[in-house]
Amino acid sequence: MSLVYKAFELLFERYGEQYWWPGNSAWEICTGAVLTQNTNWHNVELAIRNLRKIDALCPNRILAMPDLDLENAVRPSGFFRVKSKRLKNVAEWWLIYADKLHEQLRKNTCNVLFWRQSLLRINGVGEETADSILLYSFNLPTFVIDTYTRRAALRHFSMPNKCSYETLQQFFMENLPPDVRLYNEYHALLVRNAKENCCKNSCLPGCPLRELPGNLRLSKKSV
DNA sequence: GACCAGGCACATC
DNA sequence: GATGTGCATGGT
Repeated sequence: MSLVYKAFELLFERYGEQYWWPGNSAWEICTGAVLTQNTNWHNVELAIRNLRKIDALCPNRILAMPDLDLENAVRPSGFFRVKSKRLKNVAEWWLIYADKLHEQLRKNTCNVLFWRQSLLRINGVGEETADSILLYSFNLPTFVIDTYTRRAALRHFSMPNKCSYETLQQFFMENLPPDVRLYNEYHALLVRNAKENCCKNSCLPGCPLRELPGNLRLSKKSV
């Protein structure tokens, strides 16, 4: 069993299932993926609540809305001018491609890399956002690398400091079976653990990943 | 008042 | 290619 999978087991044992990503529809999850950029989830929830209030949790409504109204709705999530534009860009993409993607999902003929590239062409969608949409909105097997995943990889799997997104993603995917449920849960667990048992520079004594073999150096250093 | 939070695009060197 | 900067709110 890989160290990476062992870490998952430790986290799952401690925290159990995380039920990510919160959202009542694929589009709502996608909305959250854009709004959460460099923002904590609480503020995203405030913005999504605003969108729900005005019945704007669908791409058609987003595109039909005046910019100012959309900006006001997403304001609590910060960067509201940028994010309202990005949301419209993603809504346009959604109206063009989401049906085709869903059809391929039904036929089991989806090429994850093709759709990843397609999302990355949207202005406002980078690698993390694209992967979050693919994994959490469409249940496609791609591993999400965010600040917390990166920190955990450096801290517990001895990945080099200046690792590219691609390198980190490959590392996780090469050391795990290609399982959507696992990718989904693992990312959620890393975030949960980071919030509860880690700080920016080290993990705290309660971090379950301290039990990983080969973590003696880390334990000594940060106790 | 400073710092942080589930990034990204663009300018500059 | 690497680095810096703007975008902005709400909670601690």
